[in-house]
Amino acid sequence: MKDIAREVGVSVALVSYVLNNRFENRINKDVAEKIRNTAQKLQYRPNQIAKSLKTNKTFTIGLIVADISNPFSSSLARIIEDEGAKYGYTVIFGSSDEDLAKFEALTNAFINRQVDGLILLPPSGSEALLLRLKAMRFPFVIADRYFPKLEAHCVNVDNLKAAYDAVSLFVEHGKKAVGLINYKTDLAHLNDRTKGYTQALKDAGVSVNKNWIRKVDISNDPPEIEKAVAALLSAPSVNAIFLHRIVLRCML
Amino acid sequence: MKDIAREVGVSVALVSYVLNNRFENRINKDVAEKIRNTAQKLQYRPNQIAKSLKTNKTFTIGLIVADISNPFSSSLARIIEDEGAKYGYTVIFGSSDEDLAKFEALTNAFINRQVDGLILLPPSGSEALLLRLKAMRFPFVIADRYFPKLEAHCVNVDNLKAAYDAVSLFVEHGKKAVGLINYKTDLAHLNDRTKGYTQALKDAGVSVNKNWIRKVDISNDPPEIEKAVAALLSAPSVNAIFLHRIVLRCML
DNA sequence: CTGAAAGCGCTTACAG
DNA sequence: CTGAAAGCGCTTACAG
Repeated sequence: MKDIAREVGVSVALVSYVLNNRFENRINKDVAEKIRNTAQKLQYRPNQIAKSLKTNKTFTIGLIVADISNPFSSSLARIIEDEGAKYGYTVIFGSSDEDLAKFEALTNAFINRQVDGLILLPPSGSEALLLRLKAMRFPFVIADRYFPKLEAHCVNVDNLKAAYDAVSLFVEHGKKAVGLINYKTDLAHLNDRTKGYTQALKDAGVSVNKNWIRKVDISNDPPEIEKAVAALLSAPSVNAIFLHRIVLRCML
Repeated sequence: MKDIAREVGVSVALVSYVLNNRFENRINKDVAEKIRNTAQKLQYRPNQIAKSLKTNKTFTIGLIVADISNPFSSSLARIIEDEGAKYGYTVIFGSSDEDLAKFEALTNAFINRQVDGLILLPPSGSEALLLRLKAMRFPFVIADRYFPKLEAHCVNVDNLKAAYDAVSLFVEHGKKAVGLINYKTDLAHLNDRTKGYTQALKDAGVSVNKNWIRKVDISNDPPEIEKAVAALLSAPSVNAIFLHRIVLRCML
């Protein structure tokens, strides 16, 4: 900008104004034209870093997913990225791998990079951290999950209702002995599925056999689920399984 | 930093020094300790933007792949990201979708964001742009592809040799009438495959029937390839097909 | 219609 | 051992 100003013989301020299309009505057309031309000639590229330092905006948003190798995460990331791009935002990613420490480290790294906001899929145990974020008024929204005691912006699916509907569908089709495979977790959105399942059966007048419910270790996902499926299939009374894991479609 | 300096009663410079662990040997241990403590207390977070403006380093690298929805791109991106993270770098992505204009726009956007360097999978026709990058001494490395007339850092696989070896394997197993499906393109790395294919058959004393070679439109990939496969399969003489497209494994 | 100047939050020669 | 000061490349009240 200094070079342009010198070449055209105006102030840096004026260069800034015309290159940002500000006060267009009260700037001399010819001067503006000349500034634009020399900017072109000198191959001027605005330094976004300097701009950010001044304006306090980086047009960057940080996204922390739970496990990037999960197709759910990657397609989510892709969509958020595309949507952000529409508004001129870059989104930078991180994967917490459901690990609290990693989640915290990523959050801090993103904040230090001055992201304008955070989209978070927080692992269990991260309430305190989120509370701190809230206290410092750092903009964030939670996706996919939620914490019942934490008031925050979030976008979720109604897991309880979804599970309720799925299980009810089984019942309508005469499958009343429905097995459930869920994760051993304290993430509310996952436990909501168990609630929906239980409620649906209850409403259908089916008394749930507790052997029908299998909770598997989330960190050892495919093999554990495979075992659980086998166990349920060999349980004589079960005639349907409610299992919510996209990746496993192929397995069944 | 100003707040810390005021609180401890030292200069901002000193705060900067101790927080960056510089001149450790000649700074008063007690003062350093006190600075670190108040930094902690005040929940100091370094502003990376300001740091970058001064140091001219963002520890960010830009990666432009050809088509992010292609598993090749996404796994590449994942690996580069992980590798970058080891060295404290964030990598930000973009997908050119093999489009020159989009490629140029992304390149500019990344440069304006002051990435420290670029990793590029350039679309055909991008030589001029790359030349400009080179002329302005902007650091970049080309991956996966190359332009014969452009000298630049790049990491590639030897497509010619790979195709040669693959086709030779067919020949060794008695399949001498090998069909080839390749893209209609002027990307050298892809045409190298045709060269390797041709050379392998030539070296085996097989005279290539030109009906064996099918070139399909890259932008209409799956259906076109499907057609080409069908065409080759119905050609009576062909007894093997060299087809280089990971995604299609399932199709055959 | 245009410019001088302060300032964003840091780093870094330089001086003492 | 420590600090005053300049400067990175911008933006933006403010004055004229």
